[in-house]
Amino acid sequence: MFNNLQNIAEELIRHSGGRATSGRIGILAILLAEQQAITHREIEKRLPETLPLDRVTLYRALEWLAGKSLIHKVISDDRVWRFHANRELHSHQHAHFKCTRCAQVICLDDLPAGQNWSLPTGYRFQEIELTVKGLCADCG
Amino acid sequence: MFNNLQNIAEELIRHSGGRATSGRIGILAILLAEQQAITHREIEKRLPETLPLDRVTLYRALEWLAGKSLIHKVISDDRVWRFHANRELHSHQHAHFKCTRCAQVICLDDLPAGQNWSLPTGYRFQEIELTVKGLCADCG
DNA sequence: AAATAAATGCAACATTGTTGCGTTTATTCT
DNA sequence: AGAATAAACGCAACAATGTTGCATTTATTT
Repeated sequence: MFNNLQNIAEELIRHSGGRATSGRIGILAILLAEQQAITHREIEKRLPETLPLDRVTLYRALEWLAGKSLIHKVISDDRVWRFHANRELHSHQHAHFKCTRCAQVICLDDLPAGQNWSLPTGYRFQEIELTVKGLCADCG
Repeated sequence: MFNNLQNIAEELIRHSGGRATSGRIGILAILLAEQQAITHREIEKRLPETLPLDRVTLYRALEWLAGKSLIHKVISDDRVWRFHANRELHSHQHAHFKCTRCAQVICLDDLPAGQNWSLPTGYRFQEIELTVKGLCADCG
C-alpha cells in the first residue's frame, strides 16, 4: 500500500520531466498519504529511517514539487508553510481550514468565485488565498 | 495634521486602558496615516528621528495594540506580518489584496459570509482570513 | 514629590527558510 | 554495460523575522 503510493509518486515525477530521486519519491508519497497539509518538520518526522534527508534537500524538493504543481503550499498565521499533494479534487484553487487550537490544516473544496471580487480600478485579479479558522472536531 | 493623528492615537490608547507612551502613540499614528497594511520594518522606517524605538519594543507595542483591537495583523505568503489600524470601516472582518509584484497590501471591504462555509461535521467556524492576490494599479 | 506597576532597551536566543559550493547520483549516450 | 554529464544532494554558513529574560526607565497614581 505504501509501495503503491511510492509507485504513483514516481510516476507523477517522471511525468513532470524531473529526475525520480528517492528523496522526491519519498516526500511525494508522504504527502499523497496525508489528508491534511503538513509542515516541513512533519514531513521530516515521517521520513523512514532508510531515507535520511537533509533539511535543505527537503526544502528544495518541496519547492521543485510545487513548481511542477504536484503539490501546493499554504501559508498560515504561524508563519509556517504547509504542503499538500495536488489530488485531482484539489488541483485548482480551494480554501483551507485551520484549527486555532491544534494548528491542524485541512483542505476545503469550495472557493468563492474569484473574479467578482470588487478590486479598485486598475487592479488585476490573479488568485485567492482563503483560510477559514475555527475549531476542528477534536478540539471543538 | 500629523499632530492631529497623534492626538487621535493617544485618545484611542487611553480609552483602551493602557499607558499612553510616546512609542505607542507614534506607532498608532503612523498606522492611522497609512492606507495600507505595512510591515514592522516599514513602521520602523517611518518613525521620526525624535522617536528612536527598539525593535523589540516595536514588536511588543504592535502586539499590545492588536490585543486591544486598535490594529490588526495580516499574514501573507512572504511570511511577514503586516499591520493596519482598525478604522471603523475595517473594525470587523475583511479581506486583503496583495500585489504579487510589489508586495503592497491593501484592505478590501467585503467578505463572503463566513457561517455558511460548509465545514466537516464537528468543526466550528471562528473567523475567515482571505487574501486576494494579483497586480495593483501601478504594477498591472 | 515619592511610590509603583507598566513599558522599555539590550543581549541573547529560536525558528524557518536560503545560498554557495564541492560531492554524489540518475540518466543518457556510445 | 561503462563513461559522460547535468541535475540533485549534503554540508556549512547565512539571513530574516520574531521572542524571552532581566535590569532600567517612565507614565501614572497617591
